[in-house]
Amino acid sequence: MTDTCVKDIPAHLGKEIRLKGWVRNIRHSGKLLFIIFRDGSGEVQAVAFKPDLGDDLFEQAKRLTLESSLIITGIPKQHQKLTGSYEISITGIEVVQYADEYPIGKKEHGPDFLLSNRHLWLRSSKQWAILRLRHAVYFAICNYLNDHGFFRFDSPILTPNACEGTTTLFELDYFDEGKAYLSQSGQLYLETGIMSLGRVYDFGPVFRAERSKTRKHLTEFWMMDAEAAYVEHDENMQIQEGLIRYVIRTVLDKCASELKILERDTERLRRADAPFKRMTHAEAVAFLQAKGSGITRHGDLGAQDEVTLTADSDVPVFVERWPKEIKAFYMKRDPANPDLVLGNDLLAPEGFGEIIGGSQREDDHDLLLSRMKAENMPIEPYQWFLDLRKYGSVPHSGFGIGLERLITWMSGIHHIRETIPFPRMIYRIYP
RNA sequence: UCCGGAAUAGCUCAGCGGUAGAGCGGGUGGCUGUUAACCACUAGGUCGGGGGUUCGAAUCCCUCUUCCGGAGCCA
Repeated sequence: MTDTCVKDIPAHLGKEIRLKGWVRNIRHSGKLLFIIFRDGSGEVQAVAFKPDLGDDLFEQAKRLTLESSLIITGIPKQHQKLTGSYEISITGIEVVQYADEYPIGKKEHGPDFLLSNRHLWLRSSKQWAILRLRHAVYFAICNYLNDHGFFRFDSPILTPNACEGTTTLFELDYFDEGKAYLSQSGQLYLETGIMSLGRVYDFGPVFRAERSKTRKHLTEFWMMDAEAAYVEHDENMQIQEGLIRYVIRTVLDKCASELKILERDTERLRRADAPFKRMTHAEAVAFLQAKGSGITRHGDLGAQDEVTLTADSDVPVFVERWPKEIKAFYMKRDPANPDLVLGNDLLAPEGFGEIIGGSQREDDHDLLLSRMKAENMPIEPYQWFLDLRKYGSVPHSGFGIGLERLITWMSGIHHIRETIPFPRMIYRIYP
């Protein structure tokens, strides 16, 4: 007898194996009993026939409840009814624990109930698929960056100041040093890293205390920030495009069964792996105004604008060269037009919205200082950041990816809250 | 923060002025191929809290609480 797991069943057909896992569902009809068994690697139907198993074991098995933990031995064979799938003929059952009445039933539940039971909801097949997709997306991003000369550079989560002045921060007391804040982005710290390592990235939780209440927002989410020395605006966008297209290919290649569970239209994903569209902010505004949007020449894109811009596009859309008033202080001015900055957003198709924000950074000390003063920023806390422009300043660029936004798009699910094990939202911190 | 909506059995919902309902889940029994299995029986409720209108309120009105959807902000 061999210990194995569900995903490796095809290698053991006809030979007795042992599997350790849980009951997803159970049905019985007199002398026959069907257990939908799962073990983390996948799920399989296990069948027990009373005369074969014996009365005692069969009665033990009949008492199994949803999510009971158990170890089964049995012989895997072709499924009697479903071609191409397998089932286990049970030869033995060891109940590890009879589960109490499981709160999550077989019928539909509302989001509030499911989120209150998130610790259990994570076991259901759709959530299982999303968690595995998250794993694939996370490591695809890391692999691509590792292969393109980027070094992991972990920026701090406890910070003395905001990286971007306007948004709201989670504040806490920091011993005798006054207030500290949970990081909104490691970007400014990453800029120090490139002066040592050339190309760097971080990947960790960031925090936004905005009272956002939409399906695209979390108060705690995972962001990958990348930064590269001697990379300018155009090359910055090329890196972003290469990375996203690599993630698409990886997901299609490694997560076929997960995407099927999620009922994702994989053809739409496949078509997104092609050269991305590019337009300037001014072009986007003209296009949107022609479509009836109320956006102004110096305005930011609204939620509907993002949908309109990508509605007819198979591929993600870059919007670049933004009015400086609506973008962060550290973005480099456009040499061709001092009213603009060399920033870009990347909008996912199918209405999934912004997944990347990036820019070339202002590398001139005096221009950066004047931008900070114009925005009434305190200078002293950012002296270290200004120092970077005094000691060997170079042109450099970077971008940040919202991991959960990217997963939402890849998986095609409706709400971002399902893309992270324990979503933190304005009205939810349990469990 | 603003604009909508919702709250009835453990869960998902119906009932919208006249005796509180269904499906799932639970319990008991039946069934040798089930696919959110099925069939029979059964237990389960201060209709979110408070106040009002009415002969009579789950139902109409006010208020509070909680949640959902959207906007803005952003990834």
